[in-house]
Amino acid sequence: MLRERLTRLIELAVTDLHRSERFPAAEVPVAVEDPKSPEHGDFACNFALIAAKSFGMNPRAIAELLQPRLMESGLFESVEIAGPGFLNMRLRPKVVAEYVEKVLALGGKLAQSESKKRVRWNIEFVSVNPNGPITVGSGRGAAFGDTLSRVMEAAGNGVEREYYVNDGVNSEQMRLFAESVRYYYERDQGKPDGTFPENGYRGEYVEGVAQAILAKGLQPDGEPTDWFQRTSQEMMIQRQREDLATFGVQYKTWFSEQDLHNSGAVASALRQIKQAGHAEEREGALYLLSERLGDEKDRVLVRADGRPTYLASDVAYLKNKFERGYDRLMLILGPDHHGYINRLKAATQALGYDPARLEIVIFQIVRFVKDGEPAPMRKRDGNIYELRDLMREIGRDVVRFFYLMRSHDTHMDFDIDLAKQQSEENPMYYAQYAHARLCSVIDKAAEVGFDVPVRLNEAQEGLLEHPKELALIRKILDLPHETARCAEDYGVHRLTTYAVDLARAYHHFYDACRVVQPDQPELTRARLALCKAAQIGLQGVFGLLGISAPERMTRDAVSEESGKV
RNA sequence: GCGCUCGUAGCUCAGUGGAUAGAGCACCAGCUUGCGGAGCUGGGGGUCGGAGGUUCGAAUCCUCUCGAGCGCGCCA
Repeated sequence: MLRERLTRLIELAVTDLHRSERFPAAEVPVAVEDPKSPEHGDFACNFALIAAKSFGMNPRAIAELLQPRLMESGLFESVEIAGPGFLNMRLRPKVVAEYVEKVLALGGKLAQSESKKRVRWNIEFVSVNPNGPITVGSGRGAAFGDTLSRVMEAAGNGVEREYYVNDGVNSEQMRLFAESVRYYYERDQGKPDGTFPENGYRGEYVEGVAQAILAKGLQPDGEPTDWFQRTSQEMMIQRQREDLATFGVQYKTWFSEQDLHNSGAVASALRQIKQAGHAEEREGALYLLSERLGDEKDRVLVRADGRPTYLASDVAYLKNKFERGYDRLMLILGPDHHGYINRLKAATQALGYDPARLEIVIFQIVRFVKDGEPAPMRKRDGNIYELRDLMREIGRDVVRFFYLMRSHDTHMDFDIDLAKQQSEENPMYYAQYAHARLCSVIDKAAEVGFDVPVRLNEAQEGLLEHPKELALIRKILDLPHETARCAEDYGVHRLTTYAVDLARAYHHFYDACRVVQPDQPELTRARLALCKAAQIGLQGVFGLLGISAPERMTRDAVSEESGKV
């Protein structure tokens, strides 16, 4: 908004100077940034420094030509040339205050940004095997994938979230899982003579599946292992859906791997890449010739015994997704999957698609710390640390916020004690408190007869001139810019920083500027409008993060709304 | 051995080639006859792992090196 307006203004001035030949013809991008210190004004531009080389000019000379052009616009109180050639811009308060009304008019659309072109994305994330629950490890991918999806939508793209269900009947792991459930089932039925499968699955949830089968009175029919595999898998998927829904993640599609086999899609995809000369038989097995497409080596697609590998379904799945008409596919994978990037890119190419249309994002490992010690993901009793346990302990909002505080690219420590015991001091509450506080101010105003105005007249806008008021407005206006940046580089963790910064700007404003003052009705109205604008900003960023915007906060209990399970 | 990621304050981490490298937590000292004190103000704290290089300018880019995590299967 404001930032983009200033960028365009400077670009115009530059073009103008090109045309009058006072600048040489050279393309240099214009960027408007936040100055380090408030003494440097509201916005700064380093164009003169960047352009100095390609213009063959002294940076200060460039700045001196731009400075009067900018002043002509009437937007600035001052434009100063500082240091080696920075342009430090201080806006007239009224120029900033006028944006309050624009924010009110935008409402929930504030977070949206104008994208250059609309891209239809398919974003796949979490997709854990249906032989276990959603763990706290996958939780990071869930929070990241969901918020990135929301950001992509806000940036004007079409987004469909997808979950790949690895339910292939040939999966050895799934059979092992089925055998484990079967063991517990038979044990609970009073047949203790069964043997637990080697390397089988243990843990409460496995026994839970067996108990559920028993409790529902379900009877195995046909080949027992097949039956147990089907039945227990359905139960696990159901449980995964529930947990993800509680976490605030809704998928458009749950895609079954087995469907790819049943429908002949796997066979057809393999035929296609064989015909294209990207696969060949070797020692009885079928290989994808991925090495010459950038992978470290060739990969087996069909084993010598005729069973297709996991990669075979992946190839068919990629083909299926592309044929569904998406412009781009995104795959969000855990840190143990970085070896897949090249082979999946190679597979994409073998299918005849541009590998640039496949975006693979790897998030790094998250370590859980409890009592100052790393908490193992699998406890000594064999139980898995589940996302639902973590939500139960500290609430959905805190879980999401903490996952998202760190860049997906960096290894992170998740301090459970801190998130739980010191929750009053944690940054998410700081941000949510700003919203609750603001709601209470608006309520207080209503009690003495002030409604939040929908529009502001010029006189009211003129009253918004306190530095804390102006700083708050500028911070609110940054939201669409933040969204656009996140959609560009996937750095959605910056949204948590932004939420805290916006909350801080509000707390500072609140501290310096009393809102409800019946003896100054116009000022009260102007500030109420600003409160409303701040609310729009906070709700906007909370919406992207997938956390609630509580109107009230109580110390003792975490509210239902904030996701305490 | 090869590949991917990371290394910034006591801890956890931000940081878009740019001005004096920031925040939260922890620690210390203050602020309430006012809209929620889950707030505000101030303070101490740094060899940006190390060494070279590119640049007017490097935490940021390049090379090397040290350290940590993860991955390298006819498993999924």
